[in-house]
Amino acid sequence: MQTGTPPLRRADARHNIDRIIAATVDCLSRQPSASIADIAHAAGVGRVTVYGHFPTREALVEAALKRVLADGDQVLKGVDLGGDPRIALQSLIESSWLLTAQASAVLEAARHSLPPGRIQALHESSELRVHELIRRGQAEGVFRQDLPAPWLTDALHHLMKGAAADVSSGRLAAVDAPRWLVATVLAAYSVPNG
Amino acid sequence: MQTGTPPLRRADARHNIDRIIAATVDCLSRQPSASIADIAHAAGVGRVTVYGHFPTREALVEAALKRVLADGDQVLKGVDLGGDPRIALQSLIESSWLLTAQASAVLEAARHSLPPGRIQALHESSELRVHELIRRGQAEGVFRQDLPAPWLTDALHHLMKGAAADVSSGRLAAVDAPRWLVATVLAAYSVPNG
DNA sequence: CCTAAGTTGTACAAGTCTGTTTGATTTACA
DNA sequence: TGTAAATCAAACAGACTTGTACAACTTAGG
Repeated sequence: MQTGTPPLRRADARHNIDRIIAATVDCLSRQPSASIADIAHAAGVGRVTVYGHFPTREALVEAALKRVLADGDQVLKGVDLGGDPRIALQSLIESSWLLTAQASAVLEAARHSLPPGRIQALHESSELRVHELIRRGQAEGVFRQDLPAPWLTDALHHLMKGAAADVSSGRLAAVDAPRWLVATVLAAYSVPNG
Repeated sequence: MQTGTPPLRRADARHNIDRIIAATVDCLSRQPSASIADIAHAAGVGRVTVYGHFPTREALVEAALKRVLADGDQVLKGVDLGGDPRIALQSLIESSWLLTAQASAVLEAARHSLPPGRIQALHESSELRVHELIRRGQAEGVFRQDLPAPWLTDALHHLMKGAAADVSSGRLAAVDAPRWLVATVLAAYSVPNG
């Protein structure tokens, strides 16, 4: 290995790329059909600048998806998923509900402009940790076993996504969301006492 | 009153209007940005015919929204919401989860092309019955009271909508959906045993 | 300070969507 | 059977979006 080629792009370019991706995540999670012009405006750059860094809309969406999934991975990596599955689930929800909801929104936006295989590949690794926690909880008898783990996973996502939507629309205060989510999900996961 | 003016439209026209509205509900609930051409094709009529009955996209979307909400009302009206709130909730979910999810999808599609007030007005009456059932369940101590009724209502909708999405994407079998929904929601609504 | 990298506005081509018009054709229904 | 109603394909105008090209400008960084 050489000592490394000098950075391929200038500092301001890298900075702008960052802002563009962030703006893309932001815009797409609010409106899946946001135009490049909207995104460029939100990023505070010209529309042509966007095309200077991302040859096509597809590439931009994929970059945004990678970013938001990477952020999710980063957060998940910092959460202790050991110990009591209920405590772990609570930590997981509290630390990632908003980001996960955002990721879901971007993922849905990407579904219309990216090949399905490409999406699934990026999304799967992120999903694995949650799925594993749920299965462990089931194995330990802490979470109900009368419903399959994939459904429990999906239900969790639907609720987080819905809560984020409620916050966006003003029907739910952002400070209440994690608490109610945890209470709802933990109850939904508990073994039926019958 | 006179014996009534003759029907304003010919029989085939009324029939086509019906098919167009049905196709609109169907298309919009699968893709919120479906074009008039898509809808016309799905309805088996020419694009111009659609404009012959609905002057603008807005009018068409509103008609579809009214239709799907009216259908929901019709179904809800046939459900016995008395007795044990848990039984009532189960009946409600089993009989309306798919239609409610469809209505939510159309409602989301409408959100981008209809004034927000117009939507809320049509949507509210339908929502009232469910909300009332939940509050009764809380008052009787059957449903948890540590979470506000509006959130419980929203959570129910999020889960039904999510289940419908899962069925659409093939991650969930349609026959399993109502059973798992009921099990999940009833658990989520149950009073914490701590 | 100088140069190349980066940004910008404008303009363009091609595509899609909405909504309208026209004229020919088919069909309900009296 | 006859007529008004309804449908249809084709073509149009206007708006919007994607992606490309270009020339002028600003700025990073050696």
